[in-house]
Amino acid sequence: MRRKNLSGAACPIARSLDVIGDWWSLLIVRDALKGTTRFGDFQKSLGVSKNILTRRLRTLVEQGVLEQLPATDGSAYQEYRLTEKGRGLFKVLVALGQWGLESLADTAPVRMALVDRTHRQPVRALEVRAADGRLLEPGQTMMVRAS
Amino acid sequence: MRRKNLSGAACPIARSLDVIGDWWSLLIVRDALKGTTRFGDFQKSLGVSKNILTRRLRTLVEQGVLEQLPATDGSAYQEYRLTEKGRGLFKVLVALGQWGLESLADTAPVRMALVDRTHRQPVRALEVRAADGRLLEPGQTMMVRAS
DNA sequence: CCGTATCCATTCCGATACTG
DNA sequence: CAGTATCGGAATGGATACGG
Repeated sequence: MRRKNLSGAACPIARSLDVIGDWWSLLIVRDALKGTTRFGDFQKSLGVSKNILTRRLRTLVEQGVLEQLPATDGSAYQEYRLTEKGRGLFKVLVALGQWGLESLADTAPVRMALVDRTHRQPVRALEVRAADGRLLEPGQTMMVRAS
Repeated sequence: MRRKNLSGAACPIARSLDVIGDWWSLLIVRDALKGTTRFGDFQKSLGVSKNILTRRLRTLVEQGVLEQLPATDGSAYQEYRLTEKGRGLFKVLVALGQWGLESLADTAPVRMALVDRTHRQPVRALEVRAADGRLLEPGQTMMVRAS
């Protein structure tokens, strides 16, 4: 049987994972946020084979995360740009990056961190806050039916 | 050939995805944050088959996201509890949940949202801020070598 | 340079049956 | 209830060759 289709799941986390829970998708979005738009640039950056990249790009376009536009440089090719929906994944990637930086043993020779472009200072750690501004720990939250 | 092992990648996002980029892992962590600790409860909640659940739990334990403890209820079985490292994924899940709620068409009959437990008010949208407090858009950030 | 098509290996998942 | 063992099918990824 196929992997469960959870696009209709009540939990928004499950729905999100149904769209970008695949391994490559978020890395493509990461590069797109960095400004990458061209097929070959994605390929070089990710080191993924071309057919896989084609497939991933197509599904991301179908899901409305990316949009395909004629290249602005006059070439006959396409550009892949994030939609507003796709740019919404920025926070997800920041969260993933901060977790990786703080919680994962660094076997990497080089570590990268996200900084503010103008001052080159690290971005603040994300915070989960209540409507009244209190910092929330996991145990202080719960999922309920919305609307 | 195997999927690339990116545990040594420079980018912390890639390293994170190498650990929890799989589809089930974050759903297990989601339930664990909700307080689920028992094998059978995970299984009922996720609707995943038992052998898969066994495998996922084991790798999450190996990676230090969960820890296995003797059950406190006197039964002969195990409990699975989040480590500090695992609890760090809370923000990732909040980000995913907020994205799903705001950006994904809701075909679900029931929508769930994360609320503050005491006031039952929705949690604030996450914000990416610079060290000086400015709100940052994706284009105002960049990845650089950390230390 | 930008993709697509084909083929193959691997991984992953689900169903089922089984043990303690 | 809490797992393990085995099997088959599906999805995924990589290599390569090919066409626009």
